[in-house]
Amino acid sequence: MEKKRILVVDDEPDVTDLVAYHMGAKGFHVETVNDATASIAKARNYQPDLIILDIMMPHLSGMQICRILRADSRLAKVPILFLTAKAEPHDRIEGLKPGADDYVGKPFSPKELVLRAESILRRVAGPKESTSARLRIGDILLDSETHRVILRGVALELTATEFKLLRLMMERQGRVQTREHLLLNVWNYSTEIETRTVDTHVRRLREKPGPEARWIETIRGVGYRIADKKISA
Amino acid sequence: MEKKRILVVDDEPDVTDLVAYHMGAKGFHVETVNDATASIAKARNYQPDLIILDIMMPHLSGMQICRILRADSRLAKVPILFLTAKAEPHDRIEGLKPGADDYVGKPFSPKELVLRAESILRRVAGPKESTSARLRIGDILLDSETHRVILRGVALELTATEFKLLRLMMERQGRVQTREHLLLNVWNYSTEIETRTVDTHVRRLREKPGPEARWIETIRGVGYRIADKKISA
DNA sequence: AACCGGTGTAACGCGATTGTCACCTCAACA
DNA sequence: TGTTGAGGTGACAATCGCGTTACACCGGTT
Repeated sequence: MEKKRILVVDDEPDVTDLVAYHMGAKGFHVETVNDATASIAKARNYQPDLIILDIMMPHLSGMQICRILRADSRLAKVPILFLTAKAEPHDRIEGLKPGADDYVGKPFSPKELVLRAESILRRVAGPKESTSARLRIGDILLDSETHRVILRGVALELTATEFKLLRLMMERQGRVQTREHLLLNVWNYSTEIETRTVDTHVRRLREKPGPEARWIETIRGVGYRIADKKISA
Repeated sequence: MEKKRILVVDDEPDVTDLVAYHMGAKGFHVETVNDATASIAKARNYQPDLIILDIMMPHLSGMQICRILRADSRLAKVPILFLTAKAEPHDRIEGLKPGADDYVGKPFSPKELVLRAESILRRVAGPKESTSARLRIGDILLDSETHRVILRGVALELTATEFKLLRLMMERQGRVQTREHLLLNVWNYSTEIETRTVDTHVRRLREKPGPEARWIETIRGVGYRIADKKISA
């Protein structure tokens, strides 16, 4: 895979440097614009694979830039990763969905940012994983389209988070999922989420089918795994 | 599925390019005419699956082209997607209804245009799920031609929006519909429409049959779904 | 003008969901 | 068999999502 190009649009030199430093270290080619108004032109001839955009800039709203980018035929498909203030009202973040592919709330850890960026690039680049709508392991059946889960013929009522958690584990059938990995994919790797939260949700999942149904195994010191009866070593 | 053909009729090179770029990237085969008068001939031997037509052209009205196309036996059934100015008088937009399958108001986002075009092609091309104007789920009966809905033998009086909403959900029987998806297909993906509007309309739908008829299910944190009693593995 | 049906939006409130903590259990190991 | 730390469990407050109500607007009709 050739080197990925990332364009950072942010007027805070700190953030800009931080991104450049970390992503650069990870093998990305990073360019930076701290003048918001110049960002469009820059983007146009740089043709980045990803744009990291701060929506909290003093003069020109990142939101506006986003719209302009989206309206530009040559840039419309470039994924955008937003940097937002944590205090941002929830609905505003929702509101930027049409343009944004993901967002990271400030303050963020470099690690988080890098992970998210990589995740986006992976997703956009290769839709190789045909995550079929239907998954099945043993007597567990999960249908993403209807959002239904059936275990031993009994329908389970799962919340949104529980559903995502279970689906992730089923997609990686048999393999052990570390808490970190679960946090990264189910939650948006909000750095503020404790890893123990995963435990709680696993517990809630476990008790759904009623007692004495040990379908999610604990791998002590590592993580969790969906029990696959067929593999008995 | 073989490659879909799209014909763009517009005298503005900008728009033309934009469409070509995006749709082309999406795997469509796009041809373009910027001379309105030549469009009919072009259309006739190109035999496109979809025509995107600007009704705001200086010399020849897109409306006239539309009528001519409709009158041509070999093109009459080709769906037409109009590009209209946002400021367009309301009655004019209404006036083109008979010929148009959909329209997008300028300025539009590329994303919007592509989505609408795909939506049309999907609707026209893939009548895999009973194109028939009649849909039935459980004891709900919907007839697109007569524009009637009957639930448990009782006729429901639905407004236009309610009808479209219900039909979309019935077409996607069982599958969960996110608010975004509903907005996209029922409303004209006017980005200005709030997602909560969907809630309100779902509510209005719900109360039509009278109390205690939970036929539309809520999937918390995801969207809505028409109850389909059968749980099949 | 007054009215009215249809539609989109804002505000409020309640219950479900969720993240976190404190405490408990138990497996692993010496 | 005692120690230790990872993981289970129950409880709690904050938050979110959604139902619900009320209201403003817009076109069409009277």
